[in-house]
Order: sequence, then structure tokens, then C-alpha cells
Amino acid sequence: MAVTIQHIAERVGVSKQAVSYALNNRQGQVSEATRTKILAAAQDMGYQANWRARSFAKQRSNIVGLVYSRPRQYLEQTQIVPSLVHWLAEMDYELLLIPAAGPVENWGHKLRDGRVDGCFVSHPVPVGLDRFVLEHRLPTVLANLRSERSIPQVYFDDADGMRQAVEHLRGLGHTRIAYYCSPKSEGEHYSNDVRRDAYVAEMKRAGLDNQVTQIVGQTDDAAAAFASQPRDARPTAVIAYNDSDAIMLQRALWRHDLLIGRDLSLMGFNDDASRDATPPLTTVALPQDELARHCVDLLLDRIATPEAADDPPRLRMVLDEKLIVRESTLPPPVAAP
Amino acid sequence: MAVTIQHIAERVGVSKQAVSYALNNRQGQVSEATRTKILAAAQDMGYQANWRARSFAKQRSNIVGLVYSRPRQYLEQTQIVPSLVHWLAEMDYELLLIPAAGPVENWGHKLRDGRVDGCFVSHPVPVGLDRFVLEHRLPTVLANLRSERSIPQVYFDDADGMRQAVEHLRGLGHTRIAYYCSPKSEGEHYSNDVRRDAYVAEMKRAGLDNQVTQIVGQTDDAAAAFASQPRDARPTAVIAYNDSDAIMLQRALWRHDLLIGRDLSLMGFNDDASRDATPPLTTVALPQDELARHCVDLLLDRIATPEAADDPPRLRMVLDEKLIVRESTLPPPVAAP
DNA sequence: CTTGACAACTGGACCGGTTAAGGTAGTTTT
DNA sequence: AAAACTACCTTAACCGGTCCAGTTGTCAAG
Repeated sequence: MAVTIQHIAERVGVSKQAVSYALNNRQGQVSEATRTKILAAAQDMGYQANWRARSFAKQRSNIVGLVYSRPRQYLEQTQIVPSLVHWLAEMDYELLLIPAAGPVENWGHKLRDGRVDGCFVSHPVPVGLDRFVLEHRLPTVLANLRSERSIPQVYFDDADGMRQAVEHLRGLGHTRIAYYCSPKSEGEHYSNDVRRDAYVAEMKRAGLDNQVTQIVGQTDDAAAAFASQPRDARPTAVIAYNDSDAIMLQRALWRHDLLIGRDLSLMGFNDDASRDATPPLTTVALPQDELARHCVDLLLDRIATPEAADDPPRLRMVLDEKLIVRESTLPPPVAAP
Repeated sequence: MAVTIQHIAERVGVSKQAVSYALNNRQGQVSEATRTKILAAAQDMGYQANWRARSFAKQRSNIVGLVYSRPRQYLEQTQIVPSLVHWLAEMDYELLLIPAAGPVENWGHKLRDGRVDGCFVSHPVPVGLDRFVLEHRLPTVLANLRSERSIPQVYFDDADGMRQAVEHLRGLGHTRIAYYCSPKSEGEHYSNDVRRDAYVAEMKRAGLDNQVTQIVGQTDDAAAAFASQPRDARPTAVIAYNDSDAIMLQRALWRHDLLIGRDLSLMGFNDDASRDATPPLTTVALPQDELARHCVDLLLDRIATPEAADDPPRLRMVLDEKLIVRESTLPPPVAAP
């Protein structure tokens, strides 16, 4: 049997309320003398406040959830989780992982039964979740997601990231710059739309309209098609939708004896896998720690003032992306003599 | 105000206990007729059981923690988290992430205040945690860790994994096989001891005593030393402590124009980063999903029967490692003419 | 001497469920 | 027909805190 405030109260000779006040440092509710005695007794008896009882009484769990719908793959790809945990810990909150398999009706109860005070939602958004959280007025923040709905959201400036990417390659002397997105990413991420459009826009802005090349199809097919083009006609640089697509393309091209850093330049987005490639890939970083910090900030704010949900003061936050130049982007090879 | 069983009780005209029995499907406690009425009312009123109240009453949270002590790095490296979540979900449990910064006294209270029913501990073990969980009799499972203490643990058969690795390379014709472990891994992982010893033992068993080569030092230094050796004297294959070390070594060797798959063979352990390398790395996989499954099994068992802690029926589980041959290991290059 | 203010503490209600024990029919046993 | 049993429902206690509304005692002002 664990020690409760009642036990401490009996030992010190006060009521349990006095113990509660003392332990919670309530000013002006308990004298310094009694407080000292109570704290000493608590220490001595190895008292540990019962978290279940406290969260029941206070109607608050100090836990927030992370809703994600890729049980086996998602978490390994992202670095946001440890950052969320870190920033939450600063505010005495913790992170509960909530797998979202199937329609929201199957697991949505976990969001409204009190086990979490609010939640983050990451890509991809489970079907019906936006409606669900609005209907039940659940404090929610969309992490790295855009939505028309009135749900707080934090995401990155993909268009500007692409601008930096194209600018970087143009600065190296590239003109034949292609964009690649694997079918998988294409279907799943709508960031692709933003990046693709920005790519086209930037190329046009640079007067390279006729060089716009969108590589499509399965990685192996794309690489084969790429390799079959004559050397002086094919792109000298490829911007991939993300690091993962870049790395897959690198491997596929390698099978055709096309090496990154020798035969062509390649870059990705995210900075999650690019550092470990050989050569290390130039990439546009989406600082996950920044993302997490703002998500936590927004969510705890929403939890603290739920009434603000009707007229959210901060609905959308757009964060900067940052170019990281590594060794996979070099000036284009000069034409063979 | 949320709907409670009291509200349902009033509407149906029974006591709240009857509602509780009906909702919990207690046999022989409530008639089929009333149960139907109660369930209909609950459905109609949008009743959602209060998780805080229930866990308070039942003295059980149905949440387990994952203690980890690398706030920003650990989770990105491992794939065990999604697997733990998956297997826990099957048993109606959830995973809470518990960052363990500093000594156990700073955060250990989170383990004994009732927010979790038990916990997993992963590498590296926070100082004093083993003593702490034993002292407070907390259901605990060590994930991919070995310990002398009487704490349930699941880990892999590293010696056999190394046996498979050496056997694979020998089968390809290699005799000059080296072992590499970066200083970082060396200090942090004691799996290194097991693998290194097994490497030496296997080489001896194969009669290659005089070929035993342990590469040490920072990756760049190691690569430089490697490259400076004459081609017919240096190892033709390297087994790295893990995929991360292998990939770092690959990059460092690349700077000396030594390419994996062309100039030498390289393999790692873990199968966490090897698939994405170019060329894809041969590796010894430590199936994280299997690990997670057994960890969950053991922990829930311990939670269900805490009294078994004194004489644990299943204290240690050793799982098989599995060789995955990819394209980074080829027969040694034949001597140049 | 009375009154008011204030500090320090207590009584009681409450958060929303679970569980054991008790009661009341109706049915079966003897 | 009385006793025993069973099915079904209710009463009451409990989980361990928090918080509001008193109550008591002390001291200064009127």
C-alpha cells in the first residue's frame, strides 16, 4: 500500500487538506512551521503523489497524444517525436503515441475520453479526423500539415525552399534541372504539389521554361529512362521531392553506372536521410526541432484557453526551410572534348 | 459537460451501478432487457467512458512507458517504437514516452506515480534505474539489453550473428576480414564486446588467426590508415559494428576513392540504415518487430502477475539474428595482373 | 469591549467510475 | 406451505487527490 496524503496528515496531526496545500506550495494557506513538518514527513515516508488521483481530481492528464496512421513506418522516418518529447517535457507534459488504424470512429474515443488533454496530428491525416476534433472541441495542432479548416497548424514554406534549391543549382551553373517525385510520395504528400509548382515557377522565372523536366514513374523506370538519354541532353541536376526519393533514385542510377557527384548532381528535401548518404546529399532542411517547438507552444496554448478555439489568434505558422549544401551538388561536368 | 453513467442511469431509471454492469457486460448482473435499454441510451446520448475516472477506480492506467535517455537522437535510430505501439495496441495498451534526463531521482517518480503500469527500458540504461525498478517493484522489461539483475530482458544472439557474418564472407572467398567499431559505438554499446569477441573466435575457428584485424579510431583516421596499406595486404572485407558505423566508414573510404562493391566488401548489423545505402549493404538484421513482440509479452505478463517478480519464470529471452545479403559484399577482387 | 480583518486550518463535497455486500422479488425444492 | 435458491437490482464504500466554504484564533482598529 502506497503512502497517501491521509497517512501524512495523521502522522503530522493535521487534515489531509493541509497536506495538500503544503505539498502544492499554496501561499497563505499553511504556516511555514506546519509546511516544514509536513514536507519532512512526506520525505520521510517516501510519499509519492498519485498521478491517477490527481489527474482525476484536476480533470487534466498532462499528457498529449500524437496521432499517426502508419503503425510500422512513420516513426522511423521522422525526427519530430524526440523533439516533441523534449519541448513537452519543459512544460511538464508527456507524449502518448496513438496509432490511428482505420476510420476515426475506431479509435477517436481515445482522444475524447480524457487520457490526453490534446493532440498533434501528423501526416497523413486519418479520414474524418478534422471533423472529429472540431466537433468535440479537442485541442489539436496539425504538425507539418496544411488545412483549410480552423485547426491550428504549423508547416514549412515549401515554395521558398524550392526557390533556394533552384537558386543553388543555378548558381553552380546548372540549367538542365529536373524534378523527381516517386509515385508513392506523389500520392501521399501534398507538399509535392507545392514543391512541383514552385519548381516550375522558379525555372520560368530564371528563363528556363524549356528545361522544365518532371521525372515521373517508378524509380527504376525513371532511372532507366534517364540513362537512355544522350549525355548532353539529359538533366545535369535533379531535385528530388525528399531525401528518401533522392536516395532511391541514387541507387537506381548507380545500377546504370551513373554516380552522384561524378555524373550528375542530386539533392533532396527534409535532411532526414541525406547526411548518411555517400556522398552526403545537399538538401533543404525542414528543422524538426523548430516545428516541434511551435507545435507544442500552440497546443499548450490551446489547452490553457480552450475558449480561444472559436476565434484562434494564431491559426497558421509557416516556418522557414534551410538549404544545406553538401557534396552531392557540384558544377555540371564540362562537355567531353 | 460530458455524459456520465449517472446521466444514463437517471434517464433509464436505474442506478448508476446497473449502468456500469451493463456497459461492462457483466454476466448475470443485469437482465437482457435493461441492458438493451441502457446501451441504447448510452449510444443515443453519445456516452464516452471517462478514462481518468476508470483508471483511478481500477488502479490501472493501461499505459506503459518507454524510458530512453537520448532525447534528440535515440528514437530516430530505432524502429522498435512503432512495433511496440503496434503490439501494445493489440492488448489495449498504449505507449508513453518517458525521457530520462539525468539521474533516476529526477524523473523516476513518473514510473511509480501510477501514470504507467510498467515500462520498457532501452539502451543506454539510465544510471541507477535497475536498482530503482527493483526497489519499487515496478514491472520492467529491458529491450535489447543484457543485465545480471533479476529484470526480465530480451536481447539478440550477437555471437551467432557474427558467426553468420564471418561465414558469409568466407563463403565468398574472403580471408582478410576486418572488424570496425567507431569510438562512439565502442563506448556506448556493450554489444560491441560480444561481437568483437565472436569475430575473433570465428576467425580462429576458421584458421585465420593471423588475419584478425580490428580497425579502431575515428572513422576518418581509420579510413586513411586503411587506404595507405598496400592493396594486396589490406582487408578485402570489413564487418562494422552496426549499419551506422558501416555507412560512416563507407563515406570516409569514398574520400580515398575506395568504393564499396568495387574495391572492398562491407557489411553492418541492425538493418536500420543498410537498405538505403548505395549499394545496399549486406547486414545482420535484429528483427525489431520480434523484439517488440516479446518485450510486450513479457511486460504485460509481469503486470498481470506482479507476484511472479520474486521468481521470474521467463527472465531472459534470446532472439535470433538474421543475415541479409545485399550488394555490398562480393567475392574479393582478383589480384591485378 | 466590540468589531473587523486576516492567517491558518478543517469539513464536506466532488471528480466518475468499480466493487462487494445486501435486499427483494419470483421460482424451485422439500 | 415453508425453505432455499436464483436472477436482478440497489445501497454504500472506495480509489486519492482538489477546492470551496466555513470555522477558529489572533491581533489591530474603532
